[in-house]
Amino acid sequence: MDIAVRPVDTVNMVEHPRAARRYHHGNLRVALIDTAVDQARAGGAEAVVLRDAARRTGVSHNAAYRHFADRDDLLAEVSARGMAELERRMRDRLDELPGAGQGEPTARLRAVGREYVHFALAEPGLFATAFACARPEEGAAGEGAYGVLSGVLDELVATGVLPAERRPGADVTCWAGVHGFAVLCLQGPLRDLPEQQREEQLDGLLDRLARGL
Amino acid sequence: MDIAVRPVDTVNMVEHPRAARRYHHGNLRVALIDTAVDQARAGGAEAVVLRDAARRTGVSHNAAYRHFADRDDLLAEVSARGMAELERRMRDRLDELPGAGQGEPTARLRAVGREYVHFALAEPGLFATAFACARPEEGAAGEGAYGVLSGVLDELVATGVLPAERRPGADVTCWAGVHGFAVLCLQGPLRDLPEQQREEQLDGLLDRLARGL
DNA sequence: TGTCCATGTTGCCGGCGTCCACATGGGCAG
DNA sequence: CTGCCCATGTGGACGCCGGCAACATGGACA
Repeated sequence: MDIAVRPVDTVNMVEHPRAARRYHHGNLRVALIDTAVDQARAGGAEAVVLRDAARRTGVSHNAAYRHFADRDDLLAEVSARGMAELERRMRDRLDELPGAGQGEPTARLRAVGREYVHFALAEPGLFATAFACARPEEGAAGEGAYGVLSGVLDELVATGVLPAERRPGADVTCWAGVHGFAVLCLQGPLRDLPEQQREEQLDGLLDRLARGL
Repeated sequence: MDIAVRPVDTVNMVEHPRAARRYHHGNLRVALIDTAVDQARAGGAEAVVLRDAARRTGVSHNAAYRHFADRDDLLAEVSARGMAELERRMRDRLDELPGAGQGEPTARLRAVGREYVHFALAEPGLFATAFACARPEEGAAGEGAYGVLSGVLDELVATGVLPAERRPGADVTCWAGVHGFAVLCLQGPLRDLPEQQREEQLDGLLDRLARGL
């Protein structure tokens, strides 16, 4: 129930005392997003179905329209959840490593890249939905999963591993590499690759990306 | 009408003399795929709608079921068309360049990569549909767009530009890089990048990919 | 205590994918 | 040339979906 991924919606959440059924749900918006996230996990964006989500949440269809303009609006929330979860896993992975600037600096870059792909493979539906949303979300610098990657590249510059003049564009290349690899594994020609070979290919990709920086 | 992209379906195409309406269409399968490709071009996979395709083709709904098991089956044909078109454009682009092994060898690699991205940006709906299909199509070596890329990398080995021991995995890295870049431009954080900056980023990506090989 | 409006409900519409029974007529056997 | 057959196309029906509109409920606040 208490999912780790959860943006601002939790604010103003009214925890009602009576757990029994009541006319006013009290927290329907968040509950619907939770259900929709489950749908997306199970079958990607196209599995997010308003009527079914309402049914599962124990509420009538149309109740959702008090909280979301339309299906795309709900989908956008699911997308945000997916993005947030991706970012969280990348940050968590980095936190497990020795602090920034010590140990092998490129190890942190490899770690975020690997975690990115692993998340996509572990949660294919949520990953796809995170990017399937057409809403132009705010891609502020330093924010989101993109920001995590950028931060690690900045560390590489700070520690002298990456020449500063090579920094511009490096984020796009790394991001494109791991994202493309993930997509190819999910729905492209690398779909049926056994796990071991996939890891080997991923290692090769990370090698080449690092070498090309 | 006579679209360049067209797989084996054209075989056994019966060109009837009377252009007027007739009970039996004579070439419905291909006509439906043509219409579905238009739909995909305009709005991606989710815009491929059986009833609407039949309507546009001047035939009743349900007629399609004589030629396709279900919607996914039609979608798979559209996907094949998209893949074939992508491959065709990449091959055409290579043919415009000096022959294999002469001139700058890496120029051919850059050319296919650039053409890959340009196709995705020029035909976003078709590109997305090409990869959105869940059907495990035969990814035989040397076939399809993947094969074009592989061929160019083989040329690099043959001309001594790329050490043979570095060849394994190089195709996956390059493919992932350009595919990821295309996807990020279509629906990711690079969506609203103006064309000039996009080309600069693409140049940077190709630089780094080549350097990392 | 009484009212109001945010929230949830029922009912409806058109559209879609898909199944079914039926209609048509081109091609082949005789 | 004639008549039958089955591949192909038609019309209708069902259940599901997204999305309106009108109505019901009851918590919050005066």
